[in-house]
Amino acid sequence: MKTSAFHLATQREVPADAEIVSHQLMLRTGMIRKLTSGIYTWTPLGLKVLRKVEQVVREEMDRSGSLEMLMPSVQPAELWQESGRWDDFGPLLLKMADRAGREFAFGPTHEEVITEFARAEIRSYKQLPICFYQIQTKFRDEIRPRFGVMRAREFLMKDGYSFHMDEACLGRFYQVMFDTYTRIFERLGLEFKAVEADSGAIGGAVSHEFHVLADSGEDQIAHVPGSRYAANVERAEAVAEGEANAPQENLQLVDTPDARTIADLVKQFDVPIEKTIKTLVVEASRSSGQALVALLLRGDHELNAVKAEKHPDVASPLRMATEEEIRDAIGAGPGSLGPFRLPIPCIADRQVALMSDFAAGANSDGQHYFGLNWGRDVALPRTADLRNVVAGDPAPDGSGALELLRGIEVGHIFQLGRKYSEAMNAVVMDENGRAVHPAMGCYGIGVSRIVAAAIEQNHDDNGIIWPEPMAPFDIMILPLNGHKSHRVRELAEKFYGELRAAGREVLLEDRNLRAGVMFADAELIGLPHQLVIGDRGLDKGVVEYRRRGGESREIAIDDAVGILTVD
RNA sequence: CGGGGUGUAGCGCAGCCUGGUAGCGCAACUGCUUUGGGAGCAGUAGGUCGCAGGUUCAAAUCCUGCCACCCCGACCA
Repeated sequence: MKTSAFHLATQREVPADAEIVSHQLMLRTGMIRKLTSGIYTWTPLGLKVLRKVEQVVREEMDRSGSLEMLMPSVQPAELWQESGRWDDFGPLLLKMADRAGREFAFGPTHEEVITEFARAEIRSYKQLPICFYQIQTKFRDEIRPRFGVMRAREFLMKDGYSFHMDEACLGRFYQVMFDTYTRIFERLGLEFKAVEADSGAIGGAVSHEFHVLADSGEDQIAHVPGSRYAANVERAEAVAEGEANAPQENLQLVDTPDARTIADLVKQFDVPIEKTIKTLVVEASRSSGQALVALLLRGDHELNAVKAEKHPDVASPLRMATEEEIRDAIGAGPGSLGPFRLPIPCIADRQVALMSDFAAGANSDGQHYFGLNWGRDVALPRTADLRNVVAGDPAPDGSGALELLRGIEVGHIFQLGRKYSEAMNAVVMDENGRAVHPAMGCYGIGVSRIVAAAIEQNHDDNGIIWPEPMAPFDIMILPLNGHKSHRVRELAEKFYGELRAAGREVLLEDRNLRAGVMFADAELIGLPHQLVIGDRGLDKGVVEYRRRGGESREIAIDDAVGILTVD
């Protein structure tokens, strides 16, 4: 491809509403253009990248024995009413009506459609196991789309669904998918990590997420370097460390008029933060028979909402009590709460149970207790895992100390079980002629998100540094002053022809740009290999080879094509 | 949906407070010069100032309503 004939629409200035670097670079390179909030056009340049990702995904899914198909993006409401998700999915569903007033949704995922398909097509255990997948445009009416295609409303996703007679078979295929995903991200040249995950709203027991590692990632991952343990922080079990010590200090009530937060307390009273307890009041579950419940955490720890709302006595979704509710129930404001003489039930984090001689609010405004101890002063409440793990915590499997990484979720695999096959009554006949509900797995990859994540992981101040398997072209030829110098132009054309004949995808810069503009554009677009041809080099019989983000050296003219066609 | 913010040329912005001629940089187009790291000079073109209503002799500017977009929070590939 020649740049003069390609729609290369690079921009020098950073668009004002692009917050993260991948979004900025995708706009500046002209890979995408926003049509409206969360909805983007992929330009020829962007689409080339998207297709490369898609193709790797397709090849590896095919290799796994999964069968590609294409389901409709518009789905009838009845199907969603049948699974119960017409309402459950709520505002995330983009709903519409046809001329007859019949309701439809633009598919945010395809469990209903595939289950409907399977119940019609799959009748016998002899047809199982089987896995169907598609690469399809989805629409989720996200409350707040952001970061370009990273969290768009319309996006491209690979979704796969497998059907099995029993859990053992599902478990085996799940492992095949795990390995397939690993191959996909390896082939794409991305640094990634597979982690244990919370299965969230989709349901099911076993679940793993695949994250592209990047400092700007929205998810936190806990892992032990060199061990197999890795989990999303949402899920990573926090193990209490150390043992309970006997009381050393006497209980004392202290006036703390200016200490409304743990930070104030630490600063004003010179108490180590590890010796403080914070008390968070949240709405209690209906089944607990209470209105509110207090959660106790060590001062430097953070509440994990996913864990908290799984507790039977905590309302789900989690809701923090208002100041008014707290005052009504306890008689003190949120800055002065603690377990001592607390009039509402409480649950302590596991680590809290091991604390001694600690400080906490006195349930009276402007007062705290110091030197509190379990047993002696307050009965130890029920304990639970309520907090986020922090770096240095022991891993739950005993493999070592946790480190935290940031990641972008690009893949998620689930063992769904029979949730959908039962809800929608998909059955197959087993060997004994009995109708059974098949077990299902579901496997997603955010294809368009991968493009943004790859940029997030691979860029510098000058632009994108494409991993070779995702690059829109392999090689960029940069003829300097080509419109004046015949020999530069001719050599550029010669390389262009020969490299293309050798199967490389080549972009020839033939727009007669100044050197600076040409280099700046080439680096912005970020193709892995650049070949710079100039009169200065030709006098010496050389051209310049540059690896984007790496080396730069002069090579003999006759060696150039050979060097660039070695894999 | 709650909180905050912004809508002026393709992109980035000024002008608004204190009403009166719509402006700057980049990009685009033409010509000449320049040409190994985002050139110079000269010229050209491009605007329902988000939309609707109101106040006024006069509205980008003041008032009211609406819409869109962005940021922070709860959700997700």
